[in-house]
Amino acid sequence: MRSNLPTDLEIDKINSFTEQAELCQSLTHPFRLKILHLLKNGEKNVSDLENQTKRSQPFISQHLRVLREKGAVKTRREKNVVYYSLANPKILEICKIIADIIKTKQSSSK
Amino acid sequence: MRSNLPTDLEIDKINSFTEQAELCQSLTHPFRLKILHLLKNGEKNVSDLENQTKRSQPFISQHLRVLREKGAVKTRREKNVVYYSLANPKILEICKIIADIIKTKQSSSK
DNA sequence: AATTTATATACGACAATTCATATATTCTTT
DNA sequence: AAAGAATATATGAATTGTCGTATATAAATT
Repeated sequence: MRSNLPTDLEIDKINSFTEQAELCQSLTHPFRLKILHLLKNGEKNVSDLENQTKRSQPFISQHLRVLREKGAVKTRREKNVVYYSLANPKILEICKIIADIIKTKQSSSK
Repeated sequence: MRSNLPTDLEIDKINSFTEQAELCQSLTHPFRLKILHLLKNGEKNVSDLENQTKRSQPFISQHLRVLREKGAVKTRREKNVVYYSLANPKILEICKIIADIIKTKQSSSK
């Protein structure tokens, strides 16, 4: 009979490293971090982001898609305007800690 | 004369989104998250990780390299053994929040 | 119905990542 | 000095990510 102890593979599944890694993927592009930064104070539509970042509309939409697919942002449609907002306030905490790590690294090596 | 207000590009530099994105890159692979998980309770050398994960030595070394290059872990050499440990305790906080986000997502969609 | 506005997707070239296999380096022991 | 142990790097094939350009969709307005 099979042991009750979970296998290594099952442990990995419980820890869901794969899903965690996917969420992290959304944070691996400077522009996507910038979008999250801009969403700190509430939802924005694509035109808002276009005005504030001066990047092309497809460029923005493509990165928004990654953020949504990986679960970092969510959307709300009103008429023909799509509003993007953070999917989870904890995303902000992550951004804060990451910024903090980089900041202290720089000030200590300065 | 030039304005004192920082340009958008300078704001991005101040926010160092590029460096933040690079740090995040280290967290985008399940196996690297697993390594960080294994380093929670203190430093480990490559053979330790080999025993605990059953993956090939080059596979492990390659991922350790990414973690080190992106600044997530640091190394200490003693004789011909290299010990890896978390570069910053805040890395653990990030892992914890990410795991938490995934966990609550799953339990709420259940 | 035609046009405009807001957003999304398709495509393709290019760059970057992953991972196995093979080999190199570095230190220790014999 | 030779062999062994621990770790790192090189190479290359396959996969994935990036981003500009062009096009599609969907709702609103004329």
